[in-house]
Amino acid sequence: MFADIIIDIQHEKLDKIFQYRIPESLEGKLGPGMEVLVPFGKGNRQTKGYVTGLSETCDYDLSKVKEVAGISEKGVEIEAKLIALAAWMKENYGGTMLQSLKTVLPIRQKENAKVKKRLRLLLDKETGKRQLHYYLEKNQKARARLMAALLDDAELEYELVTKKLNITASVIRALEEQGVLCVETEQVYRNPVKQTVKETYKLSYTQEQEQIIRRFKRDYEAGLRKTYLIHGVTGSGKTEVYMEMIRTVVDMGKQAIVLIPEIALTYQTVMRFYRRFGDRVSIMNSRLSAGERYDQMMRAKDGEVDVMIGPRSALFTPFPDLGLIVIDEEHESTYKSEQTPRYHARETAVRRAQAEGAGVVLGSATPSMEAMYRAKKGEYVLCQMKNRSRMQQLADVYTVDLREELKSGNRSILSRKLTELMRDRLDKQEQIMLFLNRRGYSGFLSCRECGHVIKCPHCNVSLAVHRDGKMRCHYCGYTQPRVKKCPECGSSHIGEFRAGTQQVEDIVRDTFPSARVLRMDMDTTRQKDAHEKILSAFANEEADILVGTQMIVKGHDFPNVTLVGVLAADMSLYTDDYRSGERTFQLLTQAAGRAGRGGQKGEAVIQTYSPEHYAVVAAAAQDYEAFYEEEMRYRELMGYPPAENLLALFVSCENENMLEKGCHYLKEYILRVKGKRRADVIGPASPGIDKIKDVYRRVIYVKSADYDSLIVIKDRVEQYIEINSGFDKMRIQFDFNPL
DNA sequence: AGCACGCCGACT
DNA sequence: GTCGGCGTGCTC
Repeated sequence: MFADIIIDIQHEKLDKIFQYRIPESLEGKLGPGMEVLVPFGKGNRQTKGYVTGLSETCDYDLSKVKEVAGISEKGVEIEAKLIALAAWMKENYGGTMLQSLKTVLPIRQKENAKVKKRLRLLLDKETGKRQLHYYLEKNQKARARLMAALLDDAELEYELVTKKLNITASVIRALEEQGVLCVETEQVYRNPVKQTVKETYKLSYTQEQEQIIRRFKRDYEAGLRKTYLIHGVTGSGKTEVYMEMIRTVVDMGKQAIVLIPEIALTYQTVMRFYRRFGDRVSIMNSRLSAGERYDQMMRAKDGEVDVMIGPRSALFTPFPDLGLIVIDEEHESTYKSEQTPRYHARETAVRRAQAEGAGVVLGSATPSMEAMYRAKKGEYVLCQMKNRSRMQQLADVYTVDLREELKSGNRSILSRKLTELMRDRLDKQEQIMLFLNRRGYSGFLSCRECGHVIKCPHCNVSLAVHRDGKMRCHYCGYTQPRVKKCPECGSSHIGEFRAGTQQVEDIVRDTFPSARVLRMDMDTTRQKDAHEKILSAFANEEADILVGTQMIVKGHDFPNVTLVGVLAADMSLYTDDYRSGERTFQLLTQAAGRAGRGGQKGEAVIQTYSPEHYAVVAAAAQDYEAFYEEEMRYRELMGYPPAENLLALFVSCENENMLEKGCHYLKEYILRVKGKRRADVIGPASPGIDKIKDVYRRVIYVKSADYDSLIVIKDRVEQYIEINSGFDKMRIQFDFNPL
């Protein structure tokens, strides 16, 4: 028997699997995830490693294979669990074991090398100079170079020395032995959490909050571990519920992970957790350096922390006795990884929780179709919170038909209704947010008179306009020439929908010259902290109107905002993927939720060319149920997730010809593997951008109701690719239920 | 990362 | 010729 082992040394070149023979004494005792000691390198130094798998055969030159020395005793538990999770991720999302391990284990991420290493000169200036002369005399160039640098600055960063000064490790080692310098590893164990006094919090919950908390406690104390989906309208107080649940778990000596989309990680949220859990809370965010993040992970492992708050990657916090995973704003797309393995944090959290005996809580005002589907099937426990907690009322929502506006001669981006309400708010000195929805925008064609959108006849997603004047479907590859007239009403007022925040700002300034306007989009937030500055300026009521893209509808509360205008709801409605309806509903609901968070009742205006579209109708009525039913019918009809499952194969290659051929073979092979299984193979088609930096890209979709069939297909294709050298020049990535 | 190998200039 | 510095390449 042989064991696949990764060596616990932090270096890129060692980021691969080594095989070792298992001695008889260890036969049957080794398993994936175990920490072992192995002889490594020329000197056979004892090195730590992790077992990633076992195999009967060995691909490597048998005479060079060494034996596993023994099992390392300490710290096995947590890593074993995480490695098992990595194995599951590899199986479910594709990619190599190594890629999975790297996402799961905090240890050997490449940036980890940046854990600051420094060189310090041990000699005084005088002896140093003499030493430098000695090196120059002996023509020891590398040593002289390093010595000169050290005389300039007695402390140098290791990276700088090796990269910029071109000095190798052997030179540094030689000088270290001579007692000229020493290598220091800075183990800053900084705790970014400042000690805060625990505030006495008042325990007054609404009936709905109370009910959910009680249900959870009852289950948990009875040893039941379930997944709960909290569907709570904006402002219903989900965070308080999470905190109470976490309290329950922490009081039992367990730990909790809270996942939050990066943008929502505001100062206010963080402070609430600090106040409740004091310095037993740790926060991870993108500002933390790799080294600091690693420290956080180690603190968690050593039991110094009970609650870890952070983005997707915080899911892999090595807690010794995990009790609960909370995923806030569960529908957010940031929970899906963009790199292989393209895992989804929700599914992976459920899996980890199941393996470690923990519970899961998902929360959202607009749950994803996937989560609600599972909840309806009884896999998740559904909890509803229909009322806002502080006696606030939901906003009134009006829909404005932009086709009507055009007919009555109003060509402005601001409808008459919206203008009228804006004037009213400006008079009352209340604030307004204008939201231009252009997320996922990719040049669809629509009719200004009847609102008709040109769609693919086979896939029911909008066709994308390409520069070559043709229109394409990014799912099946269907192509047709660009239309000049609306096929529905014959109008020639048909074109790409284009409008920027800049134009909106200009128009608003024109219409309301006395109003103070702030704009927030990619242009104005390019500078560091610009984002925060604009939002806090608006919160301090330094402006009356905030114009922006979707970034303004997330997170922050502005109590004085009583009017929200969505300028063109359609922009996300007709992007070229099957989730556009869901995304639009979520954005519109969130936007409407921004109005009236203070004392006064709010209003929202949704401007659209498709007022009859169910996503718009349901959002205006703030009726999630209605939307879900309708959307689910569409997904079932078309076989899109979550009704069925979708496996995407992204194939890229520098040679377009070779790519076409490769895709053809892949499709043929998939059809053969599929056999009698019920699955559809679609494509190959061009994804949104079909060529990046001269690398051509294609995508093949496999659709099936049965997830396991897709996994079988993925496994077989992975083998097929490995065996056939023809695919060597191609990059093939798998993505299950892509976003 | 750490170790050995081998090239190449310097010195006996 | 030999010695030793220094870059290179490999590690199951």
